[in-house]
Amino acid sequence: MANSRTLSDTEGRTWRSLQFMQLRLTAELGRQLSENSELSYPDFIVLVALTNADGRMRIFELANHIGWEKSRLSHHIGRMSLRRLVTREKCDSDRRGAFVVVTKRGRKELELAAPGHFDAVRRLFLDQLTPDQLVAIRDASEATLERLAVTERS
Amino acid sequence: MANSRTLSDTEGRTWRSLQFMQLRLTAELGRQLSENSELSYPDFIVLVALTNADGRMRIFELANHIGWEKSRLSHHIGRMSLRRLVTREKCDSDRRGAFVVVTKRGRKELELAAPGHFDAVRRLFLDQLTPDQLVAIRDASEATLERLAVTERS
DNA sequence: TTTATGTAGTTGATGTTTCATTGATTATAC
DNA sequence: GTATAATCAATGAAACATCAACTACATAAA
Repeated sequence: MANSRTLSDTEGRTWRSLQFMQLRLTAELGRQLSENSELSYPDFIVLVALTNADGRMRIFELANHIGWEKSRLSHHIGRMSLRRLVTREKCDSDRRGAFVVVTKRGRKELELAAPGHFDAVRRLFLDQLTPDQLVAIRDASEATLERLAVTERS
Repeated sequence: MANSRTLSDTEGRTWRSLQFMQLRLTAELGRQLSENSELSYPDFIVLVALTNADGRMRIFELANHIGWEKSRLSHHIGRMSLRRLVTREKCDSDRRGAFVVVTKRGRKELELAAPGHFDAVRRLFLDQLTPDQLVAIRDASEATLERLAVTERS
């Protein structure tokens, strides 16, 4: 076994359904957000992270927290700034650095968008699953993240 | 409970780690493909689906199979055609339609890329997980897909 | 201190994905 | 049989993401 040309039936089915689910679910959540708010899914991710940190964060910390490359975040902050959802601020203690800060408008849009989004996450995902499945998914995700971290360090 | 402003701790941790894992894993698999072959991850997905179907498929069927919007696929096929990985062909039985067909070059690139990719999927993901976790993930994904399908029909 | 190395963040170019619209054809309803 | 609706696919514009290069500052070593 372990034919490296393909995956086995079981492996393949699991892998494929996870990928497919992720693709569809993310698409649906993005669509749901766009229909019911001014925020895209990426906007939403940024704003949630920021408001969970008192509304301001160093850019590199935010990037690490949400798993984005710094360039992607920088560009996205640029676009969000134009729409007055966030602003940039200088950092005194490290003059290379900068903060992103949620604006009043950013908070408001997030508050309008959040209930619908989290309801959709429950309705489409969480509510479908047994407690065992939830635990399995969490453990599996964390194990994979640990594996990825090891890979990156070497 | 069921506060719709946010997710509970357990819910949130599960949801967040799954999202984060997916982001990182996909990024790493994409990087791995780009380093070791001429194919991007999306290229790879298209070519796998095509070669599993005798090398040719109607465009809308391919889109459904891999879960892409047809517009995305159309653009992607355009770019892949320029690189001679696939070609388009007319469809006689339905004159609105078209086929995508893998070229010889497309098959060759896929054969070169596949072993490294599937090895990485095993090494980074499948091999980390217990059989129970694999089953749970598969069942959960399929349940969510079913839920999504219901949502779309209504 | 000078020099080297690393880190934070931005930028521009390029590549990709989404969204809304359109043309062409096929399927359904009247 | 014609009008109506639905489907297949392509397109252009805009939003988004990636990559390589670069500035500016910080840290460590010589």
